[in-house]
Amino acid sequence: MSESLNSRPEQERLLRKLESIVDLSAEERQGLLALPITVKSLDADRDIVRERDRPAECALVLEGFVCRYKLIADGKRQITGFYLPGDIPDLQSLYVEVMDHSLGTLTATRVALIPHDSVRSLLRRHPSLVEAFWRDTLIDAAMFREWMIGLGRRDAYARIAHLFCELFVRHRAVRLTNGDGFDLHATQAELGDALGLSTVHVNRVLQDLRKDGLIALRGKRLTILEWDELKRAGEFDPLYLHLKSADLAE
Amino acid sequence: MSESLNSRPEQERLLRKLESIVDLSAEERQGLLALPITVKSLDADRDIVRERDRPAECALVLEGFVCRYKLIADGKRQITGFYLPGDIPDLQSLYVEVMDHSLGTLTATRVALIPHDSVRSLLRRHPSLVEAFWRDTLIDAAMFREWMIGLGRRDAYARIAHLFCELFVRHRAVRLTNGDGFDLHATQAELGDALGLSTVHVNRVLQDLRKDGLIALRGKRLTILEWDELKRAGEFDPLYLHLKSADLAE
DNA sequence: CGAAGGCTTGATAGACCTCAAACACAGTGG
DNA sequence: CCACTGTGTTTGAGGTCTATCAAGCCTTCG
Repeated sequence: MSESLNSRPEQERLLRKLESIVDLSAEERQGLLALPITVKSLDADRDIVRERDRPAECALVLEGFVCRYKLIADGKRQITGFYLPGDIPDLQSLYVEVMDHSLGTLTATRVALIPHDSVRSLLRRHPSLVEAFWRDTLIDAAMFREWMIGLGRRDAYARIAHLFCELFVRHRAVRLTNGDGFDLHATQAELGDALGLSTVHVNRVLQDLRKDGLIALRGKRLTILEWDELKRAGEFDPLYLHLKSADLAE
Repeated sequence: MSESLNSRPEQERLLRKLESIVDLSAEERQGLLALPITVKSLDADRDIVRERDRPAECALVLEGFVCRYKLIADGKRQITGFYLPGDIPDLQSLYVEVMDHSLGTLTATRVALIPHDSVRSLLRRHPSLVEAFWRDTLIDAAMFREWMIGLGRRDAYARIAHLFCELFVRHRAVRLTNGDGFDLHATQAELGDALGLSTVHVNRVLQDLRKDGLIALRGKRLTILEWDELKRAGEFDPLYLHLKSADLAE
């Protein structure tokens, strides 16, 4: 289930992601490639870390689809973020010891575990990398804020449209789209948990989006039929993703 | 309107705040106290920075009450955070050049502007301070997540209760409470913008909270009458604020 | 004292929820 | 190869929380 190794292909996922938000020097790239990792495979619907854990390592997503979530009293849950290959969703655990939420897989997933110590020593040796990692957590925060706008002030139609726009752009930034579509690895119940909606309502609004010809959704495959319309419907402005312009090309 | 100086009382607000979330060494404290600042006074309802600005300095709140917000198409706005004296709400501008939202004052406010260059050079001279500042932005993100839970999954009653709990604990951490109350410098409309509710509904639920004897609210003065009940109503668990235990004392 | 902003109240409407059941589809096992 | 099961999707029918609209009221302040 777990193999220890130091193979570059794994770390390259991280490079691709980081290079979508910052420029990396040759030495920085070197340092990142040399990070020691332990690869771990998980089934769908497993926790990677749980609320109140004190992890001693970060999880780099290699394959699969991961979410950040929190359960509340009456069994409801709120998903606060989706993460793709290249993301390190618990990078914050480097400087905030206790988890105040959980990370879980939505599909079968491979993660690369990177010891905190290794990251810290990497940052000590390459202080300029602090910028890259810090910036990554700041962009994560920007996504939270943007989701808050949706949860607080947008109706279901706009919320869903916005989420699809965000996911499309993020998938494209790490080369995970094909053409004008990508694989949506979330059930309607999971979309509801992310958008603060019931499964039933997600289903109905999804049908509206299809009826209006903005998207096609067959199985897991989500195709964007009318990008401009979808952007308008979701009031989507990718500024908050702070991608390097090359990765924003439309 | 603007005076340049280097007087310690101003920076001490920052120390008090940072020391509620990290331990600082003597040298770190020295470095922080030496930060050059420009004090600026603003009336209520003024912007400190606006969406799409590229600030070259950070704003440390000295006095007053500040919010982070974003406007959307139909004139609605969502407030994504409240900030108190000691907070640096736009610290993220250090590593994310373009503002994707605005910061505005809710009351007359004094801020200390700190040039990015000064902060960067301070961090270069005291790399250990990276932890303090980074951690501050991470806790900001944790607050966004917690607000998302409310917006997505809690009803109005719980949302308001939760917000009051958070504000109380944060005010107390920087010694801004008196007894079991503090000054709530937000109108009901502003609370609504933060909680994703209409002004009318905020008003009604506020009356419920009073009728149930959880709080008293006369003018700006908010008094918490039943802390345990209020916490329960808002499902408030201060873990996400990641305060040092001393500042959590209940 | 008048104006302005904020608070409060009433009435109506709508977006979204809950409950409940049927349907679709993929994987399992005999 | 075909029932069988489980998960996910879809549909229908109420019900409720919260929004909107529209006034009236109160307090502060010039």
